[in-house]
Amino acid sequence: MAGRLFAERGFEAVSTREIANAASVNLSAISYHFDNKEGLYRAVFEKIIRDLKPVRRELALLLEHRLASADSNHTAYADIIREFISRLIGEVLLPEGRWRTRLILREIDKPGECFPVIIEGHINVVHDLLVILLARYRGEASTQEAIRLEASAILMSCLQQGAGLEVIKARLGWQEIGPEEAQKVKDAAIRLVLGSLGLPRPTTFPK
Amino acid sequence: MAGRLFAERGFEAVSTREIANAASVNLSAISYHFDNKEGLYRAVFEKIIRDLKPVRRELALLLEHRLASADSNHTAYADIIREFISRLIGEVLLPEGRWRTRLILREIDKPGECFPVIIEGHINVVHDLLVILLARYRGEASTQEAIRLEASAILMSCLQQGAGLEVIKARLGWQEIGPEEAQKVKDAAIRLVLGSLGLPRPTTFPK
DNA sequence: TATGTCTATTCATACGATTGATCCAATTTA
DNA sequence: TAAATTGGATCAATCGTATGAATAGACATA
Repeated sequence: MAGRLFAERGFEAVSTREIANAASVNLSAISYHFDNKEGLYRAVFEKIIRDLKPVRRELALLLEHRLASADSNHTAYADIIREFISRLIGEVLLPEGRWRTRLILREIDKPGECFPVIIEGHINVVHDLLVILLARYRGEASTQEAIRLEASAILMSCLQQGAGLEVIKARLGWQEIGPEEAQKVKDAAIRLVLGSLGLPRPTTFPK
Repeated sequence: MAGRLFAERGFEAVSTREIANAASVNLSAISYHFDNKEGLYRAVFEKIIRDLKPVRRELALLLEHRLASADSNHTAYADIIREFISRLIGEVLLPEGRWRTRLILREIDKPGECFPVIIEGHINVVHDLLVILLARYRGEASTQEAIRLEASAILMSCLQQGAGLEVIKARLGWQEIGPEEAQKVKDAAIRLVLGSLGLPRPTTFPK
């Protein structure tokens, strides 16, 4: 509950009283359980990292299962990347979990004491997987740094896909983003990121 | 000066006293010139829109000059888009002006009373130009909504290119982002966005 | 079962600090 | 002279945090 407030308005803009009210607990519960406001903030990030463990596992299993059988097959690598990106963006755009990505992006935008936590606890894993995938796909020609740089840019691009919804609403004249609009946004996001990888850009996607 | 603080830490996290100190003026000057803190915030956005007028003009002139002569020439359209994106990202990644984009992204992330101001004063213009460009490039096959959606996604992607610098530093082991690192980041950003448009991805860029 | 004890948690209250805003006199600038 | 700027003081509101009493639940003893 506190995480959603932090994600929506930032650490300093949310008061401890508001957090306590939103969670229907007493104000002192914060100091009791987390020492202080910062401790609560830290705990939120630790919980986010725990909650995102299935996502990391899912992506790792994807590579583990399909990387070996796709040995040196260029189009097979492309398929794995497609799946990888689709799942990542699907998670990012999930309405009920979007606040997590939002809070992570806040910490990345202005790194605080939770920045290394989220980097080491989550970003590193996903980034490493993407680097492995990209290195196979690009072949040995590319330097390690170029691959890592592209993987970082792609990963950030995935994480940021939920951040432009208000502009889309404003510029497409959408009042609200219902299920069909959400699907359009998701498709556009996946197409954008896949295209940025130089992959073929399908016009429709399987569920 | 106030804009940089707002961009860095958000509206609520910056106190009026800190703003006055940073600007080396008296606290009362804020109420005198802008009524209150929100008025100052509004004024910052109005100044941003004024400051970005050359950027909008530059992009508009680019279309005006080269769109007519590129009539129905597919690769010529691609060249114009390349130029368009390169200039946009160049502006976004400019160190001394990065705070502007950062503040705009804050307002987009959590729309307040300045959201319509920045949309109508800046975003609309750039988005409209990009829609025109994309419509020519994609041809008549695409629907208007699809074009507008893609243009929104691309525009947001451009604006967000500066937001992942800390992740890149952390994951590439860079201590600081000097001129040569900045060039690498800029190249990667341009390559990413161009790729997401399905354009050929040059490995090097002219200055 | 009944009673007392210990521990963990919740609660209302209060404290000092800081916030945005307001006021007015003094001073500088054009 | 008029406009702009400074300085200091003050205001009510809100902030994060600290404190100690009240409460609840588990457990052991009688």
